[in-house]
Formats: sequence, structure tokens, C-alpha cells
Amino acid sequence: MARKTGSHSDITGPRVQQAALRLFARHGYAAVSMRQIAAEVGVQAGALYNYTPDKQSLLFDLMRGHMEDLMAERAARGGQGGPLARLEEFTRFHIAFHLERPDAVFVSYMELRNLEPKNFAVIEGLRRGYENELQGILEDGVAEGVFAVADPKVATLAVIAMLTGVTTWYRREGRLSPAEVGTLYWDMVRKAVAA
Amino acid sequence: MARKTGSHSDITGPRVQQAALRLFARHGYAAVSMRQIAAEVGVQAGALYNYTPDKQSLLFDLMRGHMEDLMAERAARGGQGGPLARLEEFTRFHIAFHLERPDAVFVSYMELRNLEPKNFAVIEGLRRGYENELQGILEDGVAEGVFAVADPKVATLAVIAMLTGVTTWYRREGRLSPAEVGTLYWDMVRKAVAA
DNA sequence: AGAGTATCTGAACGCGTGTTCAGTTCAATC
DNA sequence: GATTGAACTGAACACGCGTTCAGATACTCT
Repeated sequence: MARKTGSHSDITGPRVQQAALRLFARHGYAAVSMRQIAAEVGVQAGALYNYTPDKQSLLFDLMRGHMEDLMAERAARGGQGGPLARLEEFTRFHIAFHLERPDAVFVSYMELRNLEPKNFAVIEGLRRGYENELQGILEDGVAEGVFAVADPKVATLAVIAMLTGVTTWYRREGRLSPAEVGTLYWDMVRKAVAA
Repeated sequence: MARKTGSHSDITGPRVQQAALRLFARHGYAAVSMRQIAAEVGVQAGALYNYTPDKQSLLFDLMRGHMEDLMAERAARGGQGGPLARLEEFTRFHIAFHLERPDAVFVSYMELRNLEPKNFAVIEGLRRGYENELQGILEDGVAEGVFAVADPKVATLAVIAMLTGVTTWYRREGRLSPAEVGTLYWDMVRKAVAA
């Protein structure tokens, strides 16, 4: 019988995750202490252990959650249309998705080396799946003659690096909207792989 | 009167830097202790302080050295020829330079947030200078009508992100030589900004 | 041989770490 | 109104941190 009112766990739990994400993104996993996270939430350090078995799980759960969101949203949009249309959709989606969650993106790309090997393998597997979708689009395009890329694997990694790089400079208060950024990048991606 | 033989400082000093670079690249600045660095060199932790005033300076000196190397090598190769030739030279140089120093690159891009504000400003200034060279090439190309980029600033950051991303997947033992990688990327860069 | 000094050791300093846990608080239930 | 149990505190644990420094070591120079 879970209590409905007066129970804080369904409030504190997410707040722990939020605080951890924020702090990990700003200072890095290794540089953030459990006491800092607790202070941000407004509890003592010991209370965090009602919501995570340990610090490593806090990091892993954040990264797995981010990657699963990514894959789920990707699966929701079907790969419809020809390679060019699919590539445009992928490009704009990637930009929009990443600009919406700068902290999660930052943590997921920077803290891979702080994952225990087993956890690392899980995240790496999810990422590989995401990359494979782009690679499939490029390969289809090459087969149909609409794309010309000498090495689809390298092109995949190059395009993803370029797109993800947007998170390092984009600022909400800046002169460009996410959609405008998407258009700028789509223009470059399209030309880069064009036949 | 510096002693020539028997003096270890000119051996230990560089070894400290090497060890710090290796460990920072693999585990991150915050996760590496002075005792770990000392163990890698084969001395006690206290001995490190003959070669650096503190841990922060160790990081800063590594990053500054890397950026200064980058700028020096860039200055050595003049910006000769038209925008297309200069862009090709820049692209191939960037790939080759970065593939030669994976550890320094990794540290310089990942540990910016662990720099004290003053040190951060120095490194950021150097990087800005490097980016400006690429931006200048793109702007010249646009002026001459050989490039078509809607936003030179964004294009600069996009190209650099794409090129630097090569360090995340390239392995010396892999199927591609640095020169081959350079050619693959140049093909994509050239098309991405072409008029 | 003796003096001088660059180099390093080993112990210590105060402090922060992740984690555990007995005990307190307090709203929901009976 | 008594009981229950989830949520949390506050103190403690063993340990590692960056840094300092008096003293040992090992070498060069006179």
C-alpha cells in the first residue's frame, strides 16, 4: 500500500536525478560529491541512498535513461521516404533532441570513461544502435546513387560528431532558434554526402 | 651552474608531464591523484612538487603547451593559395595533428571545465584564434564565390567538430592510415561548403 | 676528502570522500 | 489515539586527497 499524500519519495527521487544531472554536467562526475548533490536537493547525504544504491548507479541510470529516450523517440518516427528525406529527418531530429537536453548530452558524451566496464558496454551498445540507423540511411543512399560517400562508417561518425558539436556552442539566448540551426546543419550535411 | 650528469630533473620533469597527460586522458583530471602520477613516474608524491607548484598547473601547462604547439605549427604553414587550397591544407593538417596527439587532444577538449577561470580564459583565447583562421578561410571563399555557407561562424564550428571527432574513433591499428582519413574528411568538408 | 646542492623520501597535516546505520520525525491508517 | 512505516537526520567508519617539510641521499665541484 503506497501512500498517496505525505510521501515524498516520488518528489525527492526525481529531484535527486535532476540535481545529479545538473552537477555532473557542470563539474564532472568525479568532481561532484554525494554531499553536494544532497545539498542541492535539500537533504543529508545519507538520504540519497533511498533512491540509488550508489553513486555509480546514479550516473549509469542518467546515461541509460538518456540513451533510451533517444532510441524511443527515434523508433517513434518511422524511417519513411527515400534516403534524402530520411537523412533530413534524422539531422533535424538529432539537432532538436540534443538542444533540448544539453546536460544529459554533455554527461553522456563526457562521462563514458567513468562508467564501470559492464555499464559502459550497455551504453555503448545503445549508441551503436543509433549510429547504425544513420549508417543504414547513408548506405541506402549510396545504393540508390543519391549519396556519394567513400566510407559510410566514417561518414556516419563524421556527421554525428558535427551534429552533436552543436551543443558545445549553442545558447538559448543566442541569435538562432533550434530550427534555424537545424536548417544550417542540414544544408551542410546534405551537401557533404551528396552524389 | 646546472649539473649535466646525475641530475634527474631534466628526465623526471618531462616524465611527470607524460604521466599526467596519460592519466588525465584515461581517467580524467578529477579522478587522478598526485600519488597515481607519482607512482607512474616512480617517485613519491612529494617529489612532484619540484616540477609543478600544484595539480592545477600540471593540467594548465599541458593544455597550454598543446594549444601553443597547435598555433605554432599553424603559423609555420603560411596561408597560401586560394580559399579552396587553404581549406584543404587546414583540413589535412587538423586531422594529422590531432591523430598524432590523441591524449593531449582528449585532455584539451574534456578538461576545460576543470581549469580555474583565469587559466580557462587563456586556453579559450588560443582556441578562438585557431577557429578564427578557419573562419577567415571560409569568409574569403564566400567573398570569392567558391564557397556557399549561410553562416560562416556556425560552419566553422561544425567543421571543427567534425574533424576533431576523428580522435574518438581512430585507432592506430585500424584499417585506415591518417592520410587516408584526411582524404575522406577532406572530401566531405569540400562538398559541405562548396558553392 | 670535504663542501655544497639538487633530488627525493616518508611522515604528517587537515580535510573531504562514499557509504552505513541506529534513531528521530511525522503523516496515514486502523 | 495508538500503531505503523516511509523518509530522513546526524554521527560515524575507514580511507584517500593535495600539499608541506625536515631530513636522508647521491651526485658535482673544489
